[in-house]
Amino acid sequence: MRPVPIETSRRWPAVPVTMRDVARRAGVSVKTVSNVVNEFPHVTPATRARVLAAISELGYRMNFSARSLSLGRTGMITLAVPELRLPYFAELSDEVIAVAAERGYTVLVEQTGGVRERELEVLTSDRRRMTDGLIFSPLGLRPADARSLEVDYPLVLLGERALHGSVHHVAMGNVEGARAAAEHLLERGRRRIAVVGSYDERGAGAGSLRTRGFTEALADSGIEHDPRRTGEALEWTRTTGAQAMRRVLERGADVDAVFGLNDVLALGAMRVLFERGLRVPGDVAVAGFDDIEDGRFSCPSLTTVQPGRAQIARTAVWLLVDLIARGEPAGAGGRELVVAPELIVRESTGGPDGSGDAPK
Amino acid sequence: MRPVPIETSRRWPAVPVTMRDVARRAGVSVKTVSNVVNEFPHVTPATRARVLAAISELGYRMNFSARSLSLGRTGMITLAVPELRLPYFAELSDEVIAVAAERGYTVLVEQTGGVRERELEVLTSDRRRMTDGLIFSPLGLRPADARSLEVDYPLVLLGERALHGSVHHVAMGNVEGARAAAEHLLERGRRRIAVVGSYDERGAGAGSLRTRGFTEALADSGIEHDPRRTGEALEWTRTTGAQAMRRVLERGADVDAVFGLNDVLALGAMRVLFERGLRVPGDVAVAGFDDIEDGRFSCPSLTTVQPGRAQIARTAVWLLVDLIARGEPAGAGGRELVVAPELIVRESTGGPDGSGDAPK
DNA sequence: TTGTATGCGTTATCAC
DNA sequence: GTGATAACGCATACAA
Repeated sequence: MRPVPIETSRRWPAVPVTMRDVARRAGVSVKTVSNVVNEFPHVTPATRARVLAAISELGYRMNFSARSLSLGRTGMITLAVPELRLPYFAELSDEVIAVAAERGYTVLVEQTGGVRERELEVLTSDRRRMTDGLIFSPLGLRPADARSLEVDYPLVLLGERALHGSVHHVAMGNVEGARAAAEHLLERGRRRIAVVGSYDERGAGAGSLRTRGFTEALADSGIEHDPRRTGEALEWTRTTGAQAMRRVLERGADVDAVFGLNDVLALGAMRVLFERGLRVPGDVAVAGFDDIEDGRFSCPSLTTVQPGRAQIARTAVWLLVDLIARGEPAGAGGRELVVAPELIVRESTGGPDGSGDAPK
Repeated sequence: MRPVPIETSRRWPAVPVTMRDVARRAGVSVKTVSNVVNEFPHVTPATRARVLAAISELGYRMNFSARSLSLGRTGMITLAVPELRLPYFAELSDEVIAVAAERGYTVLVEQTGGVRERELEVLTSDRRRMTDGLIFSPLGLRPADARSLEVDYPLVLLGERALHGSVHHVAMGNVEGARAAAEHLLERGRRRIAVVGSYDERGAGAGSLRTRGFTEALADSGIEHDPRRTGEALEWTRTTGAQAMRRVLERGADVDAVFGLNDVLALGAMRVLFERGLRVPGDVAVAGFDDIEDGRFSCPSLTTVQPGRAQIARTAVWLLVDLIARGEPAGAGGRELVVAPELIVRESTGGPDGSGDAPK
């Protein structure tokens, strides 16, 4: 038997109050307590009241581990993203957590750093088993890793399109979005467009798709992208964006516009243009991708592609919750849900009206 | 007995493989399997190998609910923050999750929106019971709520100083940091300093402390803060910062500097100055608080106070893990650990050398 | 070093 | 409507 607790001590854990204790106190059975707690329909108001009284008197709290063990579900899902400090993933996580809460789920966040090995580990780790399912935004995974995604638990992939095998995923319009941004720059009369950001050729990520959309748009206008105008940045941050922009300029490349493969890259690049005294959009127009909050308040504000982040988050959560409810694993023939992107024109490309540097 | 699994079906859940199955397969007892899995020292290499073989053959994965129930610990902690989309909390969460991972813990993230009711709910909700402890960054709580913090589970409070009762917490130097920022602006010769951001008078948050530090610094220089130069913004975002700045300017207040109670407020204010054609720092110097990533790349870059975020995160996690290990609840006499802030001078106040608008 | 028996707190299956 | 009782899968005394 457990040693008798010393009442005067404030040590923790306080003697746990179980359903049995509540049942004893209320003079009912454990099952009845369970019925009350779980709001089962057929309980007499009288007994119900007695049980509730006992619960509050004893300060009873449900033990989730026991409940999970019995139910076979935890009420938690895992969200795996590269890094929370990247605004896009912070905002995405915000929405995933909010929507999950609406659906009664709590979210456990894992950071992979976008590193392939750690992404593979997330898929198979014991920690993953603590939750009912996984929403996964991969970055380092390659098409060759597709088989690793055929796991035996509910899984929804985020943001990528190329990795799809039989895995459910919510994709964004990377190609279309990038194409729209490029076409917009072309319409503004820009012809010497730099690209900031690069990607692992073996990868299957947003990088290759956005680059393709960009390149195709140029090709449609009979323009060939000059590789000297590509600023390499495998990691997509403000810092690497700035470095990439510097390299392009120091290479002596002639540039009248910049397309950042995402917003932080674009903002990093814009910072360098600012340092060099180049006016945006007067001398160089800038566009990004993601529509993060910063871009709405930067000076000048940043033209970008809104990938439908809120929609992606909501869809992913609903899909996953549905898979969990239906007891369906990944690898059982995955749906692809594509969210349409939207170009948002702001000052960094001349504003909606195409005027010059704004505001004066 | 459990029905024989149909090998051809891919439905989930696949028949769960338990320790018993592994034990049977390896020809050992459950206890031995447990020993191997938990890396107990005294296991014969031979049996160990047999067990590991059985595990991989059967694809055995530990059931965490069962383990948690038996152990009385889950290996998870909860992190409750206002909103992940606010860069400060995104970066903080990033670090908390990373440090927790180092210590073998997984982090469950809750968003309170900074709303008092939801903050109180986080403290007592059933969901909280899913984890071993809580790292809590309150925003809406008031001194009157102090008793709600005396919970019977490990709790570490973040960032606030005023709410301390007997609760462990990791505080930042709000007063000192704000004072340093104000003194810096005064040294730069600014005298008509606006404050952007406000706070609930009944609250006990960073707002009142930072405002106090600011006001004290001015008083020390014989300057009284003109309330017409205060831009109210209860919610601290770029949007509200911009609105507050607009109100101050439209009020006709004469301003040569702005202190944002945090960085996003300052950036929102800076955006408005940009729109009005006011030069920063030429016409108006701007300083913030938090040292978020954006401020390092804004144009101009933002002078700010680095509150020691990484240190705060690390300290909080270590403290909480320690409390969990020692089985110590909140309310048992809390330590206060204060992290020292550091002023970081950038272009928005003239740069380290005090020069004018930079770069040209 | 390894096996056996029991408990962890909840839910589910039945009788009553 | 309500009550006894058997899972749920793992850890841990204690025995061997």
